Amino acid sequence: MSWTDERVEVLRKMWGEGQSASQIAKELGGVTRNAVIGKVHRMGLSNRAATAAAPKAEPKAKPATPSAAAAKPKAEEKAEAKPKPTIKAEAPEAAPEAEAEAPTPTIVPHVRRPIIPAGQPLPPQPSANEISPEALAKVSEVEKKAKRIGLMELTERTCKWPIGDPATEDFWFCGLPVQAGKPYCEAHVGVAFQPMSARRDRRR
DNA sequence: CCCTGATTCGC
DNA sequence: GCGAATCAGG
Repeated sequence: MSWTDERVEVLRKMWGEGQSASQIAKELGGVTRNAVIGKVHRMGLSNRAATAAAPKAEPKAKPATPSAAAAKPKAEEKAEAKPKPTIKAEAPEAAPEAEAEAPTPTIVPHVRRPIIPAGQPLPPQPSANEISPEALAKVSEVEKKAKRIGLMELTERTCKWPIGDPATEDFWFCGLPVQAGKPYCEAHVGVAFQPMSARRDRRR
């Protein structure tokens, strides 16, 4: 695969949106995240509040080309890293998750979401719901051996089921391995979406 | 261990 | 120019 204009454009867009290199690579296909990163650098657009690996004043032990890092005689170059230029009126667009439940065994391709929305609609706590006792029991059990990871530790394959009160220190995420694509581990998937199918046929 | 981006360097 | 290998950090 080569970097055609179209592919570069996708790269630009996604990188601009804050997508990770691996996500972009996945999207493009035929390239690795390394390739993406390499390209990004070559194109000049590189860091901007990425993850957390930014402070690199080049403490490396191989400043082979000190000149590169040398100061530019040219005064006021473009102020590249603007703290916060303007508030972009993106399209906040809170996708109405009206997915009561799809009886179809269709698997969603992959809904990649750029980031975790701040006020992310967290899964409903099982309290008010009528969920199979087994599932609930299993959840409580699981929560005892949950990894209790923090927000930062969440990945695509860690259970994102919140446990405890977000307002207190008594709060964490399950963190157990998720179940194939799902955002939660097996136990939590059970209580997370278990719409009517189960309750419908058992209810009457 | 999972992930992230950054850099180097042979091709 | 490209990107695997490697590095550095969370």
